[in-house]
Amino acid sequence: MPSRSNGPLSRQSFWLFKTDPDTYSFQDLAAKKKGDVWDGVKNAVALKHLRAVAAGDRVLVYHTGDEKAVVGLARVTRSAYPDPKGGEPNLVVVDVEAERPLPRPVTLAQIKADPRYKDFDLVRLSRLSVMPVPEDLWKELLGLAGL
DNA sequence: GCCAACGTTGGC
DNA sequence: GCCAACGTTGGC
Repeated sequence: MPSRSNGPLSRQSFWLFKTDPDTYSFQDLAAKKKGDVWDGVKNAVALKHLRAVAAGDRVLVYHTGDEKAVVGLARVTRSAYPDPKGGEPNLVVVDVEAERPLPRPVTLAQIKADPRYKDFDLVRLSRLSVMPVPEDLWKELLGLAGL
């Protein structure tokens, strides 16, 4: 397994985290001035991704349910660590803080309509809640979002 | 170890 | 409200 330092030379990775806004929204995260713990991830594939999330990485936050849109930008402030709530020992969490809401949320419909995203996990694996975002798609998404 | 039945997530 | 696409469970 490749290791990664948290030094200034380490390169940030890009992720998309899903959340049900009725349970925990981007606005809820933004209200936490010191950031918050991103927990509740239980799916094996999502956990595998989450274990690779490191401090300094950037995160797009996606709202499921009625919204179905990428709504916010966040930054990881603490790399994956064991869920402090205990529970199953394989569970991990990360700490994140909101950076800013997207000037223009990017909807799932928009993303699905663009063939460039056909292999993106958000389109391919609708139930996956933590996924990497390839750098080219990341830049494209930020552009669509008005950033 | 296989797989049928069941549960969950999230889009439609 | 339904269902597709998973994941999990438990009987064998």
